[in-house]
Amino acid sequence: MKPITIGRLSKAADVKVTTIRYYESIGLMGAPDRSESGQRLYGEAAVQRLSFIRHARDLGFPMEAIRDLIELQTEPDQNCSAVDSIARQQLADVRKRLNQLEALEAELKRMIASCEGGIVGNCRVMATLNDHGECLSDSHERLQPM
Amino acid sequence: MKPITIGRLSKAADVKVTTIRYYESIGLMGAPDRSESGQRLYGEAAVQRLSFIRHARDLGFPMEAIRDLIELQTEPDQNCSAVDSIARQQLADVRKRLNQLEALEAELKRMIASCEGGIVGNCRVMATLNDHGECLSDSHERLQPM
DNA sequence: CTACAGTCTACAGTGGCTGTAGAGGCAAGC
DNA sequence: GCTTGCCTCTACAGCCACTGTAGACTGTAG
Repeated sequence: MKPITIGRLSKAADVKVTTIRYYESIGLMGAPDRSESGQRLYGEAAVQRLSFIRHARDLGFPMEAIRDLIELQTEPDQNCSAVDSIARQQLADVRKRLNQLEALEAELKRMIASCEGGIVGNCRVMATLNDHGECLSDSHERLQPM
Repeated sequence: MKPITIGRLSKAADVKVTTIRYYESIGLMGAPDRSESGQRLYGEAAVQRLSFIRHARDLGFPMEAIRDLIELQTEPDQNCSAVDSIARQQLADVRKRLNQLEALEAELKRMIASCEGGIVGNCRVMATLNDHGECLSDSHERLQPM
């Protein structure tokens, strides 16, 4: 049961050292014990927690959701419907973004297909960008960052 | 041919006033003439340019690409293959993100489907987040912001 | 004249980290 | 013991593409 340094934790969970310290600073990871010289020393639980965070991030969960999930983890006797609902929300978000991206893809394809070479002044791609009507602003939301 | 204030330009191109000033600050929009009292006064060309930028942003083009496209617009006699290639690059990026999101969607669906209710301590969703193997880190890239 | 909307500048804040500087810590080889 | 070379520490700036805020000035409709 020997303690783990931040570098080892970083490798174990595949999260950068700086990111671990960042997570600590925003309270996502608790402050660990320190060695005499002030170095962070973690236990197995930290590896678990950090891996959990990383997996959730990989699945695109927003920080807030992850915070909630961690909160829920500390009360394992509760009904898991809250967990389910967070996951469903995330799925809904992903689907929404998928739809936006699909619309984008179609539009880009159309645009590119319409180009027949030639000079910039006559380029259909340029024309589309210039004259593009409201066909995308129907769904009036900008693509969200992930 | 009367000049347009920033507010009207904002409405005309559906871009926020602050964003217009931001675009000016990063050189995406040229500095316009000013009234005696210092207010920005735009012409029709600015509406065109700003709409162009907005449409390109809507299609997810990165700022750098938009900069290049604007550059190309100033030389309408050139071959438009450069334009085409920027658009194709963008399409490729969109497709890549689509693939990532689809993988995410599948994973989330699987995770949610495996949950049969009950308590957090036994929740399959939580378990998946905890034990999740390398099935997503195969594609070893974090989802990109847009 | 009085509201009130529009505009101005300058700067801080957002999220989720990443990068940098400069200093100190630790284990392995000589 | 001593050096080498990586690891860790703190604190702070920077990234992108904006958004928000504060406080002052301008323009216009009633």
